[in-house]
Amino acid sequence: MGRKPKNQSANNAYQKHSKNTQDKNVFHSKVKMISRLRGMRDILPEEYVRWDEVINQARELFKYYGFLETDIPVLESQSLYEKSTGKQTDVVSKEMFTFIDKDGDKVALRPEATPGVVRSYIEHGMFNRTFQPVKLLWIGNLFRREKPQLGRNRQFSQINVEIFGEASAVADAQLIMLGYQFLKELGVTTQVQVNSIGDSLDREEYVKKLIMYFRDRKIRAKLSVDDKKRLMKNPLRVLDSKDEGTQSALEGAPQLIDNINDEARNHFIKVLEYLDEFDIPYILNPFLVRGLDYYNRTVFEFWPMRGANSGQNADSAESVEEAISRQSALGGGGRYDGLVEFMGGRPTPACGFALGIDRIINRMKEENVPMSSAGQPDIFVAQLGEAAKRQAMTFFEELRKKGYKAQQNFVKDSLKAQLEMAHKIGAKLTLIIGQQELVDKTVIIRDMESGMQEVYAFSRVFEEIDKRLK
RNA sequence: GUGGCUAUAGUUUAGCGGUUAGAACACUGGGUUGUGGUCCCAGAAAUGAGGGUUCGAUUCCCUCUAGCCACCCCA
Repeated sequence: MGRKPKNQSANNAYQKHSKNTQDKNVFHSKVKMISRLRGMRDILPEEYVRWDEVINQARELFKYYGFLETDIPVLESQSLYEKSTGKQTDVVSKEMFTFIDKDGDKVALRPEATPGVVRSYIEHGMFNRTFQPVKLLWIGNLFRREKPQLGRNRQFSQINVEIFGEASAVADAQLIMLGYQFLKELGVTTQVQVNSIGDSLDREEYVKKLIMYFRDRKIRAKLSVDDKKRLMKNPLRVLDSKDEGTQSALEGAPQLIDNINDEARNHFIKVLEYLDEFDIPYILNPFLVRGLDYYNRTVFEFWPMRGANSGQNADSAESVEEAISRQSALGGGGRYDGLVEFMGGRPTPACGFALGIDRIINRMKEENVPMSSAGQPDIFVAQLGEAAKRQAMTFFEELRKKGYKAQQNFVKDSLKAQLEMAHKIGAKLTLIIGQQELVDKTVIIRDMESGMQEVYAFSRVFEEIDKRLK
């Protein structure tokens, strides 16, 4: 009785304090709150439902195709990434979280998974495993110290899929097919872009040709300032520049795909044949090169689909869409035949790709993909009174063991509150056990939609539930 | 890392040199007994932080922080 006014006055007292504090995040407190670091995100329970869905789907699909799940350390030697990903790449040179450990070791938070997986492959002699090729699945988070944006956090999650020890084009094609299929099954339609960047000698030759091409003053003049620099530093990256001038300058440029060796070309043709066979829609993008050092031959990316008619004339609405989707590739990968040997292992052909979980989920939200209701409980167990509560708890456990999806709130004693919760979680039935039911050895079954309820003998309850949930 | 835009309850937001800073959704309590949704009533809850300018700042200016957008790069 006297409780309410007491609370109020207490609240008022707190209120005065909180007026004096500058911290909006703290509820009635003077304590200064520590908030999350820049670019770091919390995943709240409602959203975690989607994460669960994506991750479960990945496990189901890739394991079915023979991929084995592994995990690797968050922290590795800095030199692992410098050597594999490439010291010159932005990922390694600008975006790594690095520090010197107490022993003086230079260590880094993983900005990428492939180097660690390759290291693990070599270190544990996986080329000797019974089942070859070795197909690995990895799901985890990575760290890149970038300026945050939507779909670009400093801690983010990926699904990585790698195949070691298979040189044939089936492997490349199967990966592309799996990535495409995975996204499609999640309700995200994507466009696959593919290209072949040949082998390293091809690229050396090609770069020379490209530089020759840009010797022409008129053509060179069209390049943006950035791209002129890029031409010196990392010429291949000029190819996928977004600058309009650069793109027009590239119109007559020699294409990488025309300058790769016959073996690489045949390999690529086979990849495309398989894709046709699998019925995977893809487009050839001769300018797709990717930014990590270790790729050779096949490279590919998964882009969210923008509008159905992509090849048609672009009006302004479309170009806005394009700009948005350009910013967020959902995944990408390719072949990296030289990496294992380069990292100190046996010569091992390999290929793989990564999918950005955060970006996939953003896309699912944008496309309004409905949340799965797989975990939704259909029974709520309500109780009234101490003795009935105990009975209800036992009963609830029995439901779990029998495989029903039930929910409860034994902490709330009012039936009103319990029914409210039953309604909110979308239960189809509420089972009510009170003092009277306890004595009679019965249970009330309430149909939440109609509001009708009937009493059943305890012995017949499960039978009745089965009937109603069917 | 460079450039731009933004910042009001948990969320979406209204407002503006002087207001009790308004609402919606969500939340809590109530509309007498052991019964949810709809409805009605009530309650709690906000100007990101720090400095200026001003009699007075949530409003104007600066700095910081964070988010978003573009670039860079990438998932």
